[in-house]
Amino acid sequence: MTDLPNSRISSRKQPKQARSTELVATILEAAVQVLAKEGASRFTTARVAEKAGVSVGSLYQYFPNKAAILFRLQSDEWRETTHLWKAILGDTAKSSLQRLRILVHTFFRSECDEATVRVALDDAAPLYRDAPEAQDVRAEGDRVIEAFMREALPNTADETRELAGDLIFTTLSAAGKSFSETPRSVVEIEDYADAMADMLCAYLKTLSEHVED
Amino acid sequence: MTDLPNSRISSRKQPKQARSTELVATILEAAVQVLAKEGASRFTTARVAEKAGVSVGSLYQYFPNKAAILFRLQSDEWRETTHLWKAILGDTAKSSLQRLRILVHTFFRSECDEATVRVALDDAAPLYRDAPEAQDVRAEGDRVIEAFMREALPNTADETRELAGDLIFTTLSAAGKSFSETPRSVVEIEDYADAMADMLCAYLKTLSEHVED
Amino acid sequence: MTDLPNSRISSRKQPKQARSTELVATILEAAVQVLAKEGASRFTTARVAEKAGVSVGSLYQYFPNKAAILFRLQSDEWRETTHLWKAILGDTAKSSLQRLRILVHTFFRSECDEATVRVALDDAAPLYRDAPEAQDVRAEGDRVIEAFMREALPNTADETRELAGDLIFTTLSAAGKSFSETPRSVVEIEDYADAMADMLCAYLKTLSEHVED
Amino acid sequence: MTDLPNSRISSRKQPKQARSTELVATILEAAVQVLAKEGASRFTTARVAEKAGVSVGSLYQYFPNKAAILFRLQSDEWRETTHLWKAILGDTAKSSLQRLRILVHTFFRSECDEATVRVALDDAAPLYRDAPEAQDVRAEGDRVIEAFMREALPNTADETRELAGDLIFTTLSAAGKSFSETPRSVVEIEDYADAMADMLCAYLKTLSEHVED
DNA sequence: GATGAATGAGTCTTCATTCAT
DNA sequence: GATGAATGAAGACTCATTCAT
Repeated sequence: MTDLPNSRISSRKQPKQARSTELVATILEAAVQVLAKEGASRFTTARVAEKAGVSVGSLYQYFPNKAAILFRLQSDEWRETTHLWKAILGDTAKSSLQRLRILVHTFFRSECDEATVRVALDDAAPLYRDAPEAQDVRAEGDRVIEAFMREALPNTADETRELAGDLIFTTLSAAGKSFSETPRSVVEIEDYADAMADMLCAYLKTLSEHVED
Repeated sequence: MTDLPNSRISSRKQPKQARSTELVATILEAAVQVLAKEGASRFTTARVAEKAGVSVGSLYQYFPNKAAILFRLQSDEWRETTHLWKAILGDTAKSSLQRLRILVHTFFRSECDEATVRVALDDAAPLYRDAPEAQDVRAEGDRVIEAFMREALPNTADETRELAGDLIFTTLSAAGKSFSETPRSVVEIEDYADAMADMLCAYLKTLSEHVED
Repeated sequence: MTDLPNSRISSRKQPKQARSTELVATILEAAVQVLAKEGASRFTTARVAEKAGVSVGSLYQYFPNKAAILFRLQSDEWRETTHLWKAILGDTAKSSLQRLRILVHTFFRSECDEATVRVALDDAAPLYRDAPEAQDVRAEGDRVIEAFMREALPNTADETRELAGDLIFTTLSAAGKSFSETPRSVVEIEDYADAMADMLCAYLKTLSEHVED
Repeated sequence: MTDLPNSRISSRKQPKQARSTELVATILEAAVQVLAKEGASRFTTARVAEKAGVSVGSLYQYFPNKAAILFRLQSDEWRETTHLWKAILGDTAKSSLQRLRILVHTFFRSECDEATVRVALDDAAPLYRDAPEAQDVRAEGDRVIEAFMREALPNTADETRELAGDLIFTTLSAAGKSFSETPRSVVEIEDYADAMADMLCAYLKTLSEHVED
């Protein structure tokens, strides 16, 4: 819960060489393990370094500070999520509602996967949350959402559509996070995801109908 | 982010005497101020004691450890929220949907009020989250929700209704928390709350219609 | 040579109780010993605390940071020096030149006393030099000097007198510091002080004569 | 403020090849920049190497350790100063007092030039001060001073003359260093140098008169 | 009951130097 | 000769909690 000194949070050096990339990966894997095993409060650079089989000094050669490791973990996850969302929401072979339903299910499943790490990472959020680099990652996600919404609600006013998109996906994220904080069985996940999909789809339908009036 | 040694987390004693109750209140107020002004990471017993004009020793007379203070803050807030929800959701003079809409608005407004403290308290969640006493507070909330749902969806299967209630209010809580993390203007709050109410109501309507089939 | 984070540098609490004053004294004595024995580069809070027979925590209860200890050492010395200068320069029973000569001797002797600590303290100057509190201590010294100069050169223009005072005493300080960096025998000290006094007195005489013109 | 392990401090090799000399120059220039920009406490081999566009390894090819770089910087400056003093004090076309006055002015001006670097270099003095090679550089300076003093005070006893020379030039150096620690305007510099020259000349005159007795 | 001084393990981060490539 | 990754000891500072007064 200790605040870190202000400074950049992104990687210290571009790992051009294979060795570097490898080491960064090793450190990140170790970080995940420490986070999962020890929790956010015991996530220390020393522990990560040890788990990675590296000296602290080396760790600091690749990350400017502890927050950077966490931020990297988080933004990697964001990127993956964005990628997934893009794939699912962009699948024009299916209807908007179908895609949304699939997304909800996939998202809830993935949130409950490795829930331990995710919760720990979330606990550590105060440490990396304020990184300015965060915006870049979010921007891409916003674009994906906007594209989907534009397709789903072609006749809706921009402003309304934007708000709706924000609402749906923020809700999905927030609820997913909250839901996965408790250990869940597969059935629970499916049921909950179904209900969530019902709700989001019902809302989307409402919007598309309204416009036609 | 330091974990506290395992131990009870609720108040050490029942403050029977006026003096005690007063002191506890003073400490809690100080705690809120420290949380708001310094943030979770700088929330220390020493700072709270100083702000409260009390010695650390006294503080430990009324709270077994730091987590207990935070937990108390949180559960007080939960209690208030529950009370509010109960009042709004139990107002049988209005339709279910009307009540839900009012609740959403009221909730979003209150979440954005004192957002600073709430965010800080949330950041500190790892410290008090695991308190077993937490369940008691939640139980009352669950009852309020169940009562409302039972009234709103009288013909729906128990299981479905329960899941829906969980979904709606968890979503509301999670989205409210997430939404209030960013500073918001009054208009933004109203617009977002409106959209959220639209969504929840649409879902509720879906459920009540489906049952008739 | 590590820079310290910005912050106050003066004592953390007013030692009102005897115990506190005592502890502060103990810490300062320990600090002097560490400085003398280990030098500026090995002057660490841990070492000071150990030498003082106190925990680091206690040390930080009385001094906000390492710099504060050093600053305190330095300003205590400044105060002593000022006191000494005031006594000598204010002794109106003697002529100005006599007083200046005595001062030079006394000052050089005292500078060579505990030269080790002084040099070490000087090496550590970058750590405490920028403390704003430093000015207060210097101000008193300036007043002592001005009073003396006013008496020694009553007919000299203010500006000239001030510059001369600055020159004489800055020179004395700087030369004394420089001289005492090398170990010196008593005879060396006396000879050098004599020469220095000759020089300063010659200059003072020049000034007083010039004015008569 | 970290002490370096005992070892030689002068350059590791005589750079016979052009490439070497060039590299050494590059490193020294980089060192000056780092010193000026970052200060003594942030003067690290890594930073110097980076600024010089050289690898740390290469840096250690030309300098045995960090202290050696600083020492080299300092001794280069000493050499320059000595050269300057020799030129000025050896200018037999002018009277001793004239030469001394010119020297004082020139010296103060140069001290205030690049004061930042000088102060930083001085802060780092503990790191290189004890280098035995320091004496060689000083010896030449002593010879220059002695020659001047012998000419200025031909009839003074050796011992007295030597002491006087030591006094005058040590004073000049020490006062110059002290004076330049504070930023100064051109006028301030000239006024102070004038006063200093007055003082030193007055002293010199005293000595030459005394001898005639 | 109240006080607040004392504790000391625990955290992040830096940096001179080496040495395998 | 050049490189720059790796090392790990060291240092400043914090803070929950206790306990003698």
